[in-house]
Amino acid sequence: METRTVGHMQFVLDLSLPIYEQMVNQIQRMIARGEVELGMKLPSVRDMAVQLKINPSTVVRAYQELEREGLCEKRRGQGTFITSSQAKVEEVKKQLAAEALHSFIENMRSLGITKELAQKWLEEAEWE
Amino acid sequence: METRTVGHMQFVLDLSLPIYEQMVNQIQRMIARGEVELGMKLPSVRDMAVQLKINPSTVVRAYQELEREGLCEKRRGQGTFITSSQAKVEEVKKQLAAEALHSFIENMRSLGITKELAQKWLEEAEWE
Amino acid sequence: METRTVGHMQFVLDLSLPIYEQMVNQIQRMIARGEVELGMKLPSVRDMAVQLKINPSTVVRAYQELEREGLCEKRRGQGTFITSSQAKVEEVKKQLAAEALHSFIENMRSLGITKELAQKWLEEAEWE
Amino acid sequence: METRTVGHMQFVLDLSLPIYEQMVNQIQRMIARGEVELGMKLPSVRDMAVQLKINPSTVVRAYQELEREGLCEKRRGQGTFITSSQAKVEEVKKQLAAEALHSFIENMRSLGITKELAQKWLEEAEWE
DNA sequence: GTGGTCTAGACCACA
DNA sequence: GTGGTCTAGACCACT
Repeated sequence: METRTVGHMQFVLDLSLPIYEQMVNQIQRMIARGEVELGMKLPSVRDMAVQLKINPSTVVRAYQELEREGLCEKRRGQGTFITSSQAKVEEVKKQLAAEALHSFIENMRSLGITKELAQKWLEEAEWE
Repeated sequence: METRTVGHMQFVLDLSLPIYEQMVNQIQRMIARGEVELGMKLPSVRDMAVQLKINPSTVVRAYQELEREGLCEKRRGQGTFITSSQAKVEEVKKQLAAEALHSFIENMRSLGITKELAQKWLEEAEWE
Repeated sequence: METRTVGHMQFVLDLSLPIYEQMVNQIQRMIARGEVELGMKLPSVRDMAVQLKINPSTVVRAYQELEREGLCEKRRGQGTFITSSQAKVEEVKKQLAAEALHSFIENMRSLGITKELAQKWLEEAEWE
Repeated sequence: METRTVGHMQFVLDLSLPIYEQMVNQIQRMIARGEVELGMKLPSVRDMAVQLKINPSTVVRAYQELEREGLCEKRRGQGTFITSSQAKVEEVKKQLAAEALHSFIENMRSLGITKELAQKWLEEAEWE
């Protein structure tokens, strides 16, 4: 579990989980939270790799995933950029939130917990 | 995605996750939901393997994991049994529920979603 | 972990360890502590099995082990008896104690713990 | 009873105990004695298996056990490393020593041996 | 290259 | 019969 900063972006990496996946998740979420500017250039693969002390091919894979989802785009010779489409960002955000909600419900239901109880727990929970 | 029945237990196995992990999850949840009797004998490693069409050592691994958590116990020459301790079951259930809640909150927060919105979505969601 | 009593003998059995071994150990120690009379008849295999709720062949194996060590002897048609030889009892007791001491020392040494420290811990330890 | 050396580590393996267990014990103790550097990379599963002439999955099991205790950590694609936490090492060392002490005392007490006698024997014993 | 999982099949200890 | 261990070898995901 390590925290590293690249440009304005801060990453928390746990080497026991797929690193490229953690990068994808964290970049998705920085975009969703509006923490990074749309259309912005991402650090180069090389910079990212050096500063996160990881293998460049791991960064490549993360960028590819983000591109596949439409959150990023590669421009030959220039680098990888965050999408400029606010609509795309909203779409991904909605989808991630829906997945989280669905998986929460499935988890609770499979444990035999009622909706009412789950709601109560959520209400009582600290959010920050 | 295949559904198979062993005794009174029904399993849904796919290839997206380790089989032993799916077994552990599903057995945990059957116990948590009170679908299987406490103290009951689980199918023998061999029976389980034959009926799920998987390798015996995969079953062994799942049973070991359940034993490590205290949900099962092995009796020499007799087989593997579900714990008789209702308290242990509650403990594990609470823990799994707490994990689900925590991960839901983390997911939502990291997407910049407010507690109020999350609660609204949960309220509106179908539970069954 | 269950406690069961047969005649004057009390056993603590943990079904996750070899039962015959636990029986041997506990009978050896009852004899060493002078808790059972020398020359006494042990419960029959059948009685022992019924009262401990274990398989008769397990009792047979335990009695065989004790016979092999010379702590017990089988008399055809009469049953199994504890040795009458105080010398034999002392011999086994010495051997078990020597083994315990040796294994303690090996354990501590392999952890890099000095004799002085081990002695200090032993001195500080509760005995009862 | 065979002695094999892998890197700076020397193993003594016999057939009286599970191999993975012997490996765990011996690696724990090398770490406790300070014989291996904290944070060091352990030999890869394959190397270890080849040099100890055992099956890779046996090594995997030993490494998993050490990871579960917190003495080792796996880094994706890089290998298995000994923890860098001196505190963790001390914790495990203390626990192993406590277990050894406890089992020694239990053994002696169950034989009806007094604390004074046990102390005398320990004092008289060769440590090296 | 690393570890993770799974299979098939053997042999053993225990009850 | 039960579970426990080990082997040999395959395939996969990750770096």
